[in-house]
Formats: sequence, C-alpha cells, structure tokens
Amino acid sequence: MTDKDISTRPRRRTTLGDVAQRAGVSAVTVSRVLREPHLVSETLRERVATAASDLGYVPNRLASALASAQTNTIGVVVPSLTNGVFNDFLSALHNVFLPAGFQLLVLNSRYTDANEEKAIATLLGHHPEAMIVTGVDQTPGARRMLQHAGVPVVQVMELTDRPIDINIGLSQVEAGHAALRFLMERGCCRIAHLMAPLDARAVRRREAFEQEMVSRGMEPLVIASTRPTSVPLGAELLAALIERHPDVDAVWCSSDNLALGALFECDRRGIRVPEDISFMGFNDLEFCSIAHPAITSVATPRYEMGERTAEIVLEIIRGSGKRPEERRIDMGFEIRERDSTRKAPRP
Amino acid sequence: MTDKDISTRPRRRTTLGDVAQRAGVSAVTVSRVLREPHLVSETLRERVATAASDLGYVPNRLASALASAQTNTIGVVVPSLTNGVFNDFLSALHNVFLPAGFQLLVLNSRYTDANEEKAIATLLGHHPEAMIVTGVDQTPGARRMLQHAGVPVVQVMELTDRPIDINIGLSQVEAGHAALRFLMERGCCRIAHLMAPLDARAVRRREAFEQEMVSRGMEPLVIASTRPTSVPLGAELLAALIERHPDVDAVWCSSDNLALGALFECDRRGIRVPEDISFMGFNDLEFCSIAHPAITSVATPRYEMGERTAEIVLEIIRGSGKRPEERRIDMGFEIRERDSTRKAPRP
DNA sequence: TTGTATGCGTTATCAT
DNA sequence: ATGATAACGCATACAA
Repeated sequence: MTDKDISTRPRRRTTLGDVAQRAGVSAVTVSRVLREPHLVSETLRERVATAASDLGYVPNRLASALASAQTNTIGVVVPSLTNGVFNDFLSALHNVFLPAGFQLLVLNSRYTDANEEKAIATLLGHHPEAMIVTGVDQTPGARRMLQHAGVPVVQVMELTDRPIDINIGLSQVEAGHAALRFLMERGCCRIAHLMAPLDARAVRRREAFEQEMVSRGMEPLVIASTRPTSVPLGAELLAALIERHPDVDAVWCSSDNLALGALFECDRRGIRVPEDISFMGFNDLEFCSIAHPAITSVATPRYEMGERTAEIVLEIIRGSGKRPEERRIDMGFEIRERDSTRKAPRP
Repeated sequence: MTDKDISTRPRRRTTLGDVAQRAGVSAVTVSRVLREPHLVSETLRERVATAASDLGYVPNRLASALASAQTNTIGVVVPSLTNGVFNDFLSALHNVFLPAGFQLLVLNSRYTDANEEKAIATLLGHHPEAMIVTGVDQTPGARRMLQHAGVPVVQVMELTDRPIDINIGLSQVEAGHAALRFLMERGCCRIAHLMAPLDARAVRRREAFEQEMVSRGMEPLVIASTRPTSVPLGAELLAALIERHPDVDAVWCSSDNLALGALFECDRRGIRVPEDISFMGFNDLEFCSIAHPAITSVATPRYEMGERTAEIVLEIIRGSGKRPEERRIDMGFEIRERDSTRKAPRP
C-alpha cells in the first residue's frame, strides 16, 4: 500500500515525438506506422512498434481529430439507459458503427429538454460525424445547433412532418389508436391507460388513447405519474386505478415495465389476468413473452431502427452527403397478442 | 422535402475567429467572454455573445482540450448497459460528476476482455482526467495502459489484493458464501445455482457456492449458460434444472433477472414459491420487492459505490493527486429477505 | 521509403 | 480591459 508506484508515474503523457526519438526516426514515420504500416519498411515498422509499446504510447485522439478534421465519432442522445427500449437501439448502433470504424458517444438526457440541449451542445463540441437524437421535440436552441452542425442529423423513435434532417421512427399516434382498437375488438369496454408522461412518446400515445375513447363516446381513464417508468411504478399506478375504478376490464400500459409491475399487483390482489382484467403493454421487451401470463404488447422495431439509422448515416457520410430519397422513414409496429388479452370465449 | 436547407449548410464549422470577426474583436476576447466573462467589459461581452449566438457557435472541445491540457472528462467502462446494476452505478457517477463540471465518457465492453481493452485504449485517447473500470480482471495490456495513464484509476464492483490504483467494491466471494448460508439456515438442503458466467463477478460467486457446498459434503448443482443474463434465460435455466433435478428445494440465481425469469417458469409449471422451491437473487434490483412473490436478494450498494467512487476521484483530482489512506474500500452487501424464501413453519 | 513544413482551433503567457 | 504570439499533438502536402 505504498505510494511509490504512483509518485513515479509520468507527469507528461508520451507523444509521437517521444516514440520517434526512442526509435530514432521522425514523428511522421511513427504516425505512418500507426495509420499506414504498409508504407513503412519492415525494419522501421518493428523498431517503432516496440518503442511505442515500451513507452505505453496511446495516440492522442484530440490532436489527431483536430489535425485531420475527422473524429470518427457518432453523437447519440437517448433519454434513458434504464429503459430497455434504448438498449436495443444502442446495441444495433454499436453493431453497425463499431465495425465501420466509428465510435459512439452516448449521452443521457434523463427525459428533460434542458439536459438534452446541453448534451447536444457537448456532443457537437466533440465534432461528431453525425448526430442521432431521440424524438422530435428538441428545443429551438437545440434545433438551431443541429442545423448548423454541418453533419447528418437523425431524429429517431417517432415521426414528424418537419424533420431537422432525417427522421426514422414510427407513428406513436397510430400505435396508440391500434392498441386501443385491439382491446375494443376483444370486447373490452372499460379501458384504463397507465403512463408516465416524462416520455414524450408516451404522451403522444396517451393523446391517441384519449382521442379514440372520446370519439367513441367513452370517458378516457388515465392514471399517470411524473416519475419515470419502472416496475414498482406500475404496481403503484394499478393500485391507484383499482381503488378509484374497480370496474375496469382492461388496462393498457404505456410501457412494458409498467405492465409488469401492474401484473404483479394484480397477482397480489387476487385479480385474475386476463379473466378479470386484460393487459397490454408497449414495446414488447423481452420479458413480455416469458412473463406469466405472457403480456400482449405493441412491438416496436427498436433494433431495426438502429440498424437502419446506422446504415443511412454511413451512406451519407461515405457518399459525400447524399441524403436518401425519403427523409422520413416509417418503421411501423406490430401487435403481438399473448395470454394477457386472451379471455376465455363466452359460453 | 426539398434539399435546399441542406445544401446551404455551412461546410466549415464556425470558429472562435469567425465570431471574433463578426464582433469586431480578437479571438482571445471571444475565448475570454466564454470562460471568464467577468474580465470583459459589458459592451464587448454582449456584442460577442450575440455574434456567437447568431453564428450558432459551438466551441471545439478538442482544440480546447488540446490547448489547455484539460478535458474535464471521466472515462468509464462497464460490461453492460442492459443490466440494471450498472445503470444505478452510472446514475450515481452522473449525479456527482456533472455538477462538478465533468463529463462522463461511457463505453460498453459487452463482457469481453478484448472489447474492454479496446475501450480503455479508446478512452485513454481522449485523455480523461480519471478512469473507472468494472472488475479487476483487466488484461495485462489494459493494466499497463492504465498504469501509464498518469490519472487516477478506480476498479469497481469487486475487490482485489492487487489494485491498479484505487479499488472500491464488495467481496463477491463473501456474498456468495453468505447467500448460501442464508438458504441453509432456512432449512434448504438441495440447492441449485443458476448463472451466466459471462460476468466475472458471477463466476466468483459460483466458486464460493461450489466451495461452500463441497465443504459441507454436498454436491454443487450449477446450471449455466454462456449467454448474458436476461429474464428469458432465467426461465430456460430453470426448465433445464427441473428436468434434470426435479428434487431441488432452493434456487439461488446469480442475478435478479434470472430469478425473475425462473419465477415465471415456476408459475407456468405450477411449482409454488417458496412452498416447493425457495428463491434467491442477487443485487436487489428494484423489481425484487415488487414481484409476487417478492424476491429475496443480496443487496449490493451500487449507487453508493458510484457516489463513493466519484467523490474519491474528485478529491484526488482537486487535491493534487493525494490518494485516500485506504486504496481498497469494501462497501459490503446485505441480504434482504422477502417472501420467496419464507416457507411456512413446519407443523 | 522517409523527412520537412505548415496548420487544425483553442488556451496560456506576456504585452499593451 | 484587450490583443499578439506561441504552444498543444498530430496529420497533410510536398520534398527529398
């Protein structure tokens, strides 16, 4: 536990020049060995390599990027890392961008506009080759920055008529209508919606829910919390619902986490699913199919959205800025019916 | 949907010089307005501010970092973003570092050493002010790089006798022994362990499990999968377990996700918890207390570990490199008993 | 195949 | 209070 090994640490990081000196060559040669080894003679290549290794040389990306005007970096802003939705999306981005030689810089806005704007500013400061942001509700300031960034900008997860640049997502409103119609078709008539309005997409779905209910002459029943979505929150919201409206026959949750928590709470209270209440979630996270009862959910193509986003970005970057024909790409959604909405046929 | 707004985009990003020109001042003044506004006259301050805003100026962090030798960046490597464990930890880091003016650069190693080494190299290229890495099993190459980095390095989540620099975590082995003893004390004697050995911490816990079982003259029963932990995997592992060993009376899962999936599978198969099988997880993720039955788990202080890590790093950075007295900090763990291990008293 | 000169956008230092 | 100048570490263009 002595401090010796620490006090002897180098104060100055080793640079190209240091390696060059040790190898007895010029700095450019070292740079070449790292970037274009085939252009350097075998002898020097090895000498430089060992020198670099001896000194534990790590290239300074900042200097490199500054000099080359190439950061090989993609900026990404998501509102949450806890929510499984964004993990799948990020996973896809990783899988396409890393092999292509790009690095992901991911910042978390925690569902607040101010944080998002700050995150965008921070990322732009790193001069990414492209920006990928979640949703379409950026602040005017953020929009301005993105428009001036001079790099491809992709808004993902939902759709808008007025994209900053490229827009890849799905219609949250259509998904909301579809979910509600699905429950109606299965004979549910007293339907409640549980949600957490921190998520802008969830708000769009709620609006679709309310609109659809009203248009059918029914009273929209929404239980919301300003906390972010989570399993415990689902249990809480269901408890609140049942106390106020014990007569509901279906619950649509704005996220699968809420649905899972609500399901637990039903179990705890002896409410049978789907016999007493039908249940439906959103996003189709992996646990939906494995829960008991399995949860009906609206599957969103998160992974595919990520792949598509990455491919389009790469095409633009490599193809000298050529945008795709369509600036607005609808990836759609799909309802996966499972036991939580399969009531036994009426006798 | 025209391309006009795109084709008119600036090809060159606006720089300090551009802003200076527009404001009719020198570049240095602009720089000062941004960093030390109090040293600049009111008039110029405003003129520069509007010029910067008009041009949508975003400072180039790379150039800034290069010139000042200060990146205000903390490098972090975690093996997974899907696993709730790391979210809580990252959350804590965010909460302490962001207000302190630092930015987090988080890379995901996806549970593989090669990725981790690459991630560490990448992060070091950004010249972070400190490095935080998960676990204590870095490759020799990674260790070397970290030792030469000249910045504080914190290894988190588990403990080692041979830390690179600072080590903050808990004894996974002790936690493993404790979990097993806990089940034994409650009368379980045919205990199985479900795990995903991709996680090095999980492997340590398994070793503790096996050792404890053998030392009691019992046969260690382990069902593992090389896939990363997930809810569906828990269901699969339980199915495999029951088919081979229908007589188990307790299951300890190496992660709460596995426990949740296993619990669903029990439900599906009509196995009662805890009457037929007692269940125990690890980490005490938020859904444990809300599940039905609620899941007994080993609570790990993830958030506190993050806070402690950040505080120590800040102290070192600000206190001219002074390390804390103890380079190895044990944050402990705690078993939270819930219904999944509360068998009814024998009559 | 290797080296020299120049510049990337910013900050630090020193003048004014 | 403001400006001129020299770094920072590397990559590009060009020369040898």
